[in-house]
Amino acid sequence: MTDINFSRGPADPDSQGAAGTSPATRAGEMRWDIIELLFFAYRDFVGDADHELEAFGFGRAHHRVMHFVYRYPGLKVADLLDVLRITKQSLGRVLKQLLDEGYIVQKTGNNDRRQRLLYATPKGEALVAKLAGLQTDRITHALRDINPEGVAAISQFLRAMIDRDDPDKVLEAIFGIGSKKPRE
Amino acid sequence: MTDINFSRGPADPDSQGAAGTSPATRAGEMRWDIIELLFFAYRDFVGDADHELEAFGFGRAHHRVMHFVYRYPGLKVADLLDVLRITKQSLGRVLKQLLDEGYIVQKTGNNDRRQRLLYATPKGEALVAKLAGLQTDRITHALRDINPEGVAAISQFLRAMIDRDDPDKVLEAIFGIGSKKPRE
DNA sequence: AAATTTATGTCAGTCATGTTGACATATCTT
DNA sequence: AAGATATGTCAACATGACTGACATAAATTT
Repeated sequence: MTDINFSRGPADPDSQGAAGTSPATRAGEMRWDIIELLFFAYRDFVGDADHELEAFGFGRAHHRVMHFVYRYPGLKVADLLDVLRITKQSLGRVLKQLLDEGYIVQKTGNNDRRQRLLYATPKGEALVAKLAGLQTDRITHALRDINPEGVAAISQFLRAMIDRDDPDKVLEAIFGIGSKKPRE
Repeated sequence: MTDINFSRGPADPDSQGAAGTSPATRAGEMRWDIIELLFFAYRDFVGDADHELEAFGFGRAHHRVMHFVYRYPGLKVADLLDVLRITKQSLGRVLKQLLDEGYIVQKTGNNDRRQRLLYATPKGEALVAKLAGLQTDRITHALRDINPEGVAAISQFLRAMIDRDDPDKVLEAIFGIGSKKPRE
C-alpha cells in the first residue's frame, strides 16, 4: 500500500550547508524533533477546544478572548490587542459577539472613563472552564509520569521559548514582574 | 497608565464547580500555567518563520507543506492531507504554488502510477533550512540551561500531548513504530 | 478654553486559508 | 468490465486575519 520512502532527511543533506544564512543552518544541527513535536502537540492541544467550540458557534478567536478576559478580569481592549497580536477590527467582531451573547460584560473604567474594562459573565466563565478542563485533562495526562524536576524543566523550557522584549501586560503577570506568584 | 486589576483568576472562582462537566472543572485544578505558556511559546515559535515567509510571499500553510515534504521525501498527497488535517482543495492551492515556483517536484510512483510523490528541490530545501534554522535557534536557546534529564522530560511531555489514535504516516515515523507494516 | 492625544468603535474592502460538494481522469484491483 | 483509489479541479462560501479611514468621548496638554 504505502510505499513511501521513509528514510529521514533530504536526499542530499549536504546541499544545505551553503544555502542558509542563519546561525543554525546545517541539517545535522536542526532540532527537527522538537520542531515537529511542537507542531503536533499544539495541533492536538487546540483541537480539544476547537471541537467543543463548534457547539457554541464559536471559533478559536472567541476562545482566546474569553480565556484572557476570564483570567485577567478588567482587561482593557488595548491590552487584549497586545496579547492576541491582532488588529482592533479583528478583535471587534469577536468581542461584539461575546458581548451580545452575554459571555462578557464591559464596565467603564473608574479612573479613565474612556476605557472599557472586560469581565467574563458566569456564562463566559462556564465556557472557559469547560475548555480549560479539556486542555487540563490532556496536560495532566501528559505530565502523569514526569517527576517534579521534569515538570520544572518543561515550565522553564516553555518560558524560555517566549519573547521577552516588549512583553504585554499578561506576560508581565505570568513572568511575575511584580513579585506575584503564578498559581502553580 | 494601566490601572488594570491584575489579581489572578475570576472574581468568583467558586462559581466554576457546578458549571462544567469534564473531569477537570474546578478552577483550582486547571493547569492555567501550562495552557498559557503553550499559547505564548507557540505564538512566538511560529512567529519566527512567519516573518521570514513574508519575504517569499508565502504563509504558514506553505511552510507546513515544505517542511514535511523536505523531511519525508516521497510523501504522497494523501499522506500530507493526513498530517496537515486540511482538505484537498486547501492543500491544492498551496501545493500548486510551490510546484509552479520550483520549491517542490512531483514524481510518479513506481509501484502505483496514480501517486504523485513529493520531493523538495534545492530551492525548497534552502527555504526549509532557513526557517528551521530560526526555530532551532530559539529551541537551542530555550534548552540552554536544561540538563539531559530535563530535555528528556520535555520530549516525553510533548509526545504525550499528541493523540495516538489513528496516527498518520509521519507520526508513525516520529514515534518509531518499528515494524514493517505500521498500517495493514 | 482650545487643541491635541488617547481609547474605543465602526465602515469598506481585501487576503489567506480553511470548508463542502461535485465532478473528471488515470490507474489499480477485483 | 466494473469498481475503487489517488489525484486534480471547479464553484461557492466561512472565518479570521489585514489596511486605511473616520467618528466619538474623554483625558491631557498647551
